[in-house]
Amino acid sequence: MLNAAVRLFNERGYDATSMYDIAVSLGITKSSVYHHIAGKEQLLQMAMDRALDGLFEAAEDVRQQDLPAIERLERLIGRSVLVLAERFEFVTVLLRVRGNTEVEQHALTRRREFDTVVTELVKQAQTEGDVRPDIDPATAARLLLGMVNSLSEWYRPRPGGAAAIATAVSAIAFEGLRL
Amino acid sequence: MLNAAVRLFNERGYDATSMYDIAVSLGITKSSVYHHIAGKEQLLQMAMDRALDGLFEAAEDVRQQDLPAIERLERLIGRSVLVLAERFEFVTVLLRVRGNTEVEQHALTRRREFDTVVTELVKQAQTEGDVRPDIDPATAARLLLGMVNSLSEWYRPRPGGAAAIATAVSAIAFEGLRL
DNA sequence: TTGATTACCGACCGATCGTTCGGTAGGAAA
DNA sequence: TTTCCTACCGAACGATCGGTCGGTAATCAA
Repeated sequence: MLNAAVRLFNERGYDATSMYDIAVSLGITKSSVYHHIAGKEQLLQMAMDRALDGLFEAAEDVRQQDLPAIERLERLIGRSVLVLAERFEFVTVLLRVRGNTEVEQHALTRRREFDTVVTELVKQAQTEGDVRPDIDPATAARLLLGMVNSLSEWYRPRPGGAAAIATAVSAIAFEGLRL
Repeated sequence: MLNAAVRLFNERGYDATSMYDIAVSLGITKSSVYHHIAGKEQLLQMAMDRALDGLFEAAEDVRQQDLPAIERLERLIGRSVLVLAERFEFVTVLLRVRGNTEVEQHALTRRREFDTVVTELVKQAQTEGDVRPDIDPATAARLLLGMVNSLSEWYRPRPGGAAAIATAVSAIAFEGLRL
């Protein structure tokens, strides 16, 4: 049911998806939907949590590794690509919320926390002399995540596709496009 | 008036912005708004056109330059950053549409055309031996544009800020983050 | 056989939406 | 003065929305 709702959210947008649409896609009526969930916003909440939990899991795994900051950064970026691929529909929902309600604002706060983790890794890698010092760490982090998050707009799940894209992201972000 | 509407679209989302909201922000009534425009969707249309026209102008300018493909690619990416900064609110509106109506779908089609222009530049630069051959051109183009487009989610207009970010994008995308 | 639980439904509610319409005030043109 | 145009308004329209409520059919343990 969450899957059906999230699919519709991504097709038409959260606001443009009615409870009726969700009910029809499940072959039941609108009132039956309310037997299973408390309301529309709960579906949004569950979807966003699923995405955020995946990202913070990756951040925690990487944090525990005893490696230079740039290696941890590269791994976290790679893991983020994989999370985005595995939980594709959920992350897409997350990346679209505007903070209109409290639930959405809480999700935005958690997203910002994740951004901070990446920013700190860039900063540390800079201190360790592995990252070019002429770039603002916060800007670099946002551009990196921008690259990763853009997947939600064009990635279509294919077997093995995620790994290939993770490689491409790593190559461009850390070695550059130019030969 | 277009500016007021677009600002609200970006604050709350297009669907969540009512004609009443727009009217209040202009100090007039809802019915007065309809004296100036045909409907809500026209505002969306105008905003998206403003963004797309800027991008295609940049593409056309770059196309006419007699330079290696990689140089043209780098300039187009840089110009795109500047367009996004100059027409920030309009591009942000554009990047959020989901294709729910015909107007939105037409905008998505134009966006895809722009993607193709970038993809062709990457491909050509690869042929000319200036871009690493191990990356799919379409994927590279999407990642590049993903980086650029992510500005709509965190960039806040500041004097000279756009140029600094264009430099950062260029540095990361073409030379890589690693020293 | 009873009683409780689960899954579901149709009808309805209040609110909000985009849009329309008839009308008015004021300034410019004739 | 009359006529026209522009900008604006209040009231209302039909449609759609998220959500509620009373009730039903089926299942299963006691």
